[in-house]
Amino acid sequence: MKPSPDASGSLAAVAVDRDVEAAGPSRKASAKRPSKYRPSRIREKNHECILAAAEQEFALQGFQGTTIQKIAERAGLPKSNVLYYFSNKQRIYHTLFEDIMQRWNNVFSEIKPEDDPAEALAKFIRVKVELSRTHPIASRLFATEIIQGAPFLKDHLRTNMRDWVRDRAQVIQQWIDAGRMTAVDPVQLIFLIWSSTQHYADFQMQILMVENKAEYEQRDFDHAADFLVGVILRGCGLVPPSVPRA
Amino acid sequence: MKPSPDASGSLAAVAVDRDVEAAGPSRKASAKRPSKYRPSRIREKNHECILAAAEQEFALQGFQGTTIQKIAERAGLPKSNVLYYFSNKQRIYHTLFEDIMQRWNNVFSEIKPEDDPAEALAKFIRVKVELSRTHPIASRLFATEIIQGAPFLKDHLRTNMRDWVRDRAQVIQQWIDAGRMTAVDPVQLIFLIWSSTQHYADFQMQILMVENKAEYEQRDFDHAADFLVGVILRGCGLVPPSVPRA
DNA sequence: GTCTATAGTTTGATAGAC
DNA sequence: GTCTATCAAACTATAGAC
Repeated sequence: MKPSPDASGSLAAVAVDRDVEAAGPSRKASAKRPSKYRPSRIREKNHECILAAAEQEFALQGFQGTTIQKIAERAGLPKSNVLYYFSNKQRIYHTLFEDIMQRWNNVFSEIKPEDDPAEALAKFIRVKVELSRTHPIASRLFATEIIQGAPFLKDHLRTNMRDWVRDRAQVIQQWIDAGRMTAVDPVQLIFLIWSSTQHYADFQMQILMVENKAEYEQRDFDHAADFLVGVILRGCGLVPPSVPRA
Repeated sequence: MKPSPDASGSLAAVAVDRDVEAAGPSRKASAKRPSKYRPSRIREKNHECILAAAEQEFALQGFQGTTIQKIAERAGLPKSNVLYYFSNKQRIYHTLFEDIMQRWNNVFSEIKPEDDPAEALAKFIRVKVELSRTHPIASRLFATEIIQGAPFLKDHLRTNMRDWVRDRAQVIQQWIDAGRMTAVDPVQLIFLIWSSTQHYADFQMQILMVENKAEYEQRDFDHAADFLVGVILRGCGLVPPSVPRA
């Protein structure tokens, strides 16, 4: 869990240079070889391609259903190269979730008892909807993992995520105790926000088919976020901030 | 889509006698052979076992990730027997969804413009939560299919389910037009109820880990349903029916 | 660093003995 | 109706040529 120096917002780019411990110590030799372009560039690029391809395949077929062959084809590489960068299938899967959970943690800022409940919850909902829009595949990958019983993420759920929920729930409870919002179960409220926002990524196909659309656009996500902020904040006894409605 | 005479509430029992067209016309001969116990009994029982086992496996691993071998092991039958009852893997998968969609249709009654909005929505939420409690595996199987892009259910989504949503949304819109509830997007409201209720089946593992519980019990589902009814009805400007709260 | 060849399993599905 | 034997194909992973 070393902090990696990623300033990129790209999906796969975050995960570069995670599997280099097997490559040996010769890393600073790049300046000594002018004829070759830096090999780490190729390495990074292939890393990216493989992880992006793997994310799609794993999200579509699950862990067991995904073959290294398919990942290689989608990445445009020979199958052997995939196994050169990642020693086996599990390692690819693990690397993906390290990145996803790290990004997840980075996105969600703290909430404090002195914050305005309406503002804080609205921001939480909007950030989650935005995450569904920008990283739908990661969301589906996470969902598949949980549906299948979280064989790889169980530990993370019962440690990091439990603490995360407990902290937020405590703040919400303080808002309730201070009479600043309706008394609702804070943990259930977090579940409600999770489920309703993730739905736009995980069940996108159902939404598209039912709404008879080819793809979900920015304005559709904005509309969904406005709806959710309105209903949930009203459901918590919080006056929603002025929401433009057609 | 022939209506089958099932009065059973069991998961797999609904699907019995779906694959018999390959068995030949000799069905009423049971009375003529007193020495043998009726063969259709064995057939039914094995059908049930295979479908129940397949539901678990497909929900856990997806279509590609599931092997006939695993289904057979869980059903306690040799692999060849599974392929005797169902000619191939796709046929098992299709049969499961025929049953699931049929049960889904049977459970959800119509809503009418003259109904009370609060009562109707509360009932809808509670029925869906109850479905998550009684049929979690079917819910996860459905979720997996949608997440993977609904390769088998796409047609159903864009016909039956689209009509279903359109009808309900129209009624909700009439409630809004009559000033009986807050103006919210009816289709989004249906999505919200779907996602928030299914969450208790699909993401059960996450909920259990976060709440530090071994299993979700009846009272937990009741609590979740109470919470959802409270927040969503309040979010729609409907006074919730008196909900007992600890 | 890249890629071919292949070992060693496991898969979906079939044929046929009982 | 049940089950053993088996096939061709596809899979993960490794060894080693270039």
